[in-house]
Amino acid sequence: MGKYDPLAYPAAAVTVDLVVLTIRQGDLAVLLIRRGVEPYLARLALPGGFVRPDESLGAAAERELREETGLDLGRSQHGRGQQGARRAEQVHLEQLASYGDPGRDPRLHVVTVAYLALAPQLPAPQAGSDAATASWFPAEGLGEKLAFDHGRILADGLERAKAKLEYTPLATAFCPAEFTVGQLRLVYEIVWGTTLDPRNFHRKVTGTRGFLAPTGHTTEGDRGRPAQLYRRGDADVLFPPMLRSAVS
Amino acid sequence: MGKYDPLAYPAAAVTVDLVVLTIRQGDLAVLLIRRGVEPYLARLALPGGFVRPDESLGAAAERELREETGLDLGRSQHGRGQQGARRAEQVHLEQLASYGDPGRDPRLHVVTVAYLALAPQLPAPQAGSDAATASWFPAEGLGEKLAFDHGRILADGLERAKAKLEYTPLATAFCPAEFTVGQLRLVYEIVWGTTLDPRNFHRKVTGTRGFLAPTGHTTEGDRGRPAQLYRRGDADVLFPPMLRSAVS
DNA sequence: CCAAAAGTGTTCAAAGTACACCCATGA
DNA sequence: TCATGGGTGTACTTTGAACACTTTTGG
Repeated sequence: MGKYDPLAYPAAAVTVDLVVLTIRQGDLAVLLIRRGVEPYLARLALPGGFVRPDESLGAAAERELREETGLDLGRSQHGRGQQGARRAEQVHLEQLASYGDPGRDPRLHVVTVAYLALAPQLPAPQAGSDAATASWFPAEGLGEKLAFDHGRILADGLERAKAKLEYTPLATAFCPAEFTVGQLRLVYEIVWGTTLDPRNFHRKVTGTRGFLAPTGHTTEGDRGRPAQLYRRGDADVLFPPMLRSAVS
Repeated sequence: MGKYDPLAYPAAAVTVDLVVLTIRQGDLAVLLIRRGVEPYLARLALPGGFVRPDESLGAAAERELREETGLDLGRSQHGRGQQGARRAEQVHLEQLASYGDPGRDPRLHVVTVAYLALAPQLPAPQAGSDAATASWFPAEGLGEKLAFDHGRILADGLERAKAKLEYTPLATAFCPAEFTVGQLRLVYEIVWGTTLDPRNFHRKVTGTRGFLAPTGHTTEGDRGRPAQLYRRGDADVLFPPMLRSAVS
């Protein structure tokens, strides 16, 4: 940082791309758009867009998330009222990684900062703005169908999500504000693609300090015995962690 | 990615910054440079530099690492011979995170992709190129002495390193190619700032599949009983993981 | 009644913890 | 000889895994 004049140095374009995951119909789903312009016309891609000047990376990711899904994290006010934007405090958004291979965009050198978002089940994406062509697809097995290097980014996002279920209470981000132990177990089973013993799972999550906070409410009207409803607790890491069984 | 003309869109400058950690004199140390230009003239900062056009992020990080430390990962050939560059296959380099708050550089919008490097004990940084002013500092307790947002980046790097010692064989990156169980234990103790029971540590690391590969060699000339020498094994994750005891 | 999901108890195996003890070298 | 670090054995505790069993609802 002394050899080059920064103001003269060839700059790159910076974008954010979102890996938005949710659970729909018993399956892990990712939000994709059908591209309407070259390159990769008509191919599926992760939603995303350019980072504006005077906008932080996180703010850009929040803005794209709002534009694509109507979800508002409720943290930052950008001056404008949030007409029609649903609040969803429990949506989780974190930075995933950055990708900047030359040639990943044939037009110019684009460095993209990928973000991972986990959300409870959402209605079909709202029409309007960029989201008109966005919809949900099964997250696994998309192979190389995605534009740019988005297949790689999606794979990294899935891996991150699977890993963080082990040692953080992140699975709750896929659940509504109040949820049962059974719903939570389903999240683990779907994301990990395994089955878990309901009895041991129950004991484990209710016994891990800070994972769950009882609400005192119970479900009613389902079949089977009514279940306790919980909210997410205040822990950021789980100890001891949940385990994807040693022998996979 | 349809609302803006990418070729016209205001671009940002992209840099890589390195958090290079090693162990020196029983302490965790980070490589810092004394800035010779404004802004933050004469302040300490992480080494780094601009990503060149047609260069991937990882390649830029490797290049900066080579320029600052003389270490060559030996993976990528950039056409030029590596005159004088020491090979160090066991140096570890991974992407850490990206930082792009507006105003983090007062000159223009700079997005930096931080990388984390772990290296065995190195001689004092070699003179030449950018590294003339680079030297090692104790990694903890630098507080807000660093330029830009580098204090935050360093903190994130330390946290990543501490966490990855738990579930990966990364501690071996701080050791020479062949090392003893005692040396490895010292790495854990220094990075975590704890003490570990030598007997149980020995049993644990030698019993974890893929962590260590025996060489058949032993140390000699030290005081105490000669120790077996090991190389890093072939596992990428440790199961079961090493534990920073539940009660810190 | 039965089916289904919630939740508890019990038993066994695996892993972590504490620490006594022996081994092989240098001084 | 002692000091020093390497390495093993063993007893105890904690955690996980398997699964029998009870509870509470809907049909």
